[in-house]
Amino acid sequence: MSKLLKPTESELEILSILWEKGTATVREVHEVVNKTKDVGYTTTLKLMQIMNEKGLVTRNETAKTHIYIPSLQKEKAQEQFLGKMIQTLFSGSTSQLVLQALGNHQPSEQDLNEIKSMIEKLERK
Amino acid sequence: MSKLLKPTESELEILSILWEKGTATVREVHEVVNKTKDVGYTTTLKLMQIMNEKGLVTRNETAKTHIYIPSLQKEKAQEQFLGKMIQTLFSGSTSQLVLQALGNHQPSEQDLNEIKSMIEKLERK
DNA sequence: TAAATAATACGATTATATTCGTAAGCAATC
DNA sequence: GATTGCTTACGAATATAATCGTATTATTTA
Repeated sequence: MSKLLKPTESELEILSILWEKGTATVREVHEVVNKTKDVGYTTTLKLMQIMNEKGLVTRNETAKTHIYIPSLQKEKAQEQFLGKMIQTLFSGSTSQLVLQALGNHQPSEQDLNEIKSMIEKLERK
Repeated sequence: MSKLLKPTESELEILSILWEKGTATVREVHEVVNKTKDVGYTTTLKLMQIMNEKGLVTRNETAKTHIYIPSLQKEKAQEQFLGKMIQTLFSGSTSQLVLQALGNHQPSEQDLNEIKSMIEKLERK
């Protein structure tokens, strides 16, 4: 069985870029990272190499410039962190988290409709 | 202006115990921590001392056995981590987070009702 | 009141994460 | 084919977090 992969903060940032782009080179990732953090190219490179060793990403090495592919699914990571967060910050209560999220980050009308239909779906079970 | 206090993982665990209990001694916190983690008493002590220095907790030192009080509000921490999570894991979309949470962690009938009335309240705005 | 028990303080060690410098390879171009 | 630029590899330094051992002080109790 494969061990639980828990990305660090920096790794998560890189993953989110890869999820967004699908695949990317180190340079492409670095360009995005560098917009918010002032950090050297080799730092991003090293991180992505480590992520490769850990199995968080894979890469296509046929060309000189490697192409990175996220291997941890976004949904898996969401589930993992969400679960942890509900546990430690919301006393295990999903509804508390939802209420807090809705209260602090006002969603659009359309978002609310989506959520409503989700609730209806759950109620039908 | 006071710096942003970002508790580490261990600190968050201790905070959640303090939030639950209101106030507690190192021994009391340690007893709970020790149920899930096999760690020495002085480790918990040291962590709580550091948290005191950082301002995450305060303590009443009048008696020999200090009494710790959380000073970071639970709601502040929730807000902080929730915001970060929505950003990096849900592409900034609150509704996605809510949908995911509802999907994976089936809430009770009563929870759903609370959420529904929250939505209604938001819609009235 | 002496011994045992329990608490704090604090330095030091270990573990983990992040950062960067430098070397070496490859490819385009001058 | 030498120079330049971009790439990877990799060791090492730095930063941060977590753990524990030991000394000291206070409190309880035998």
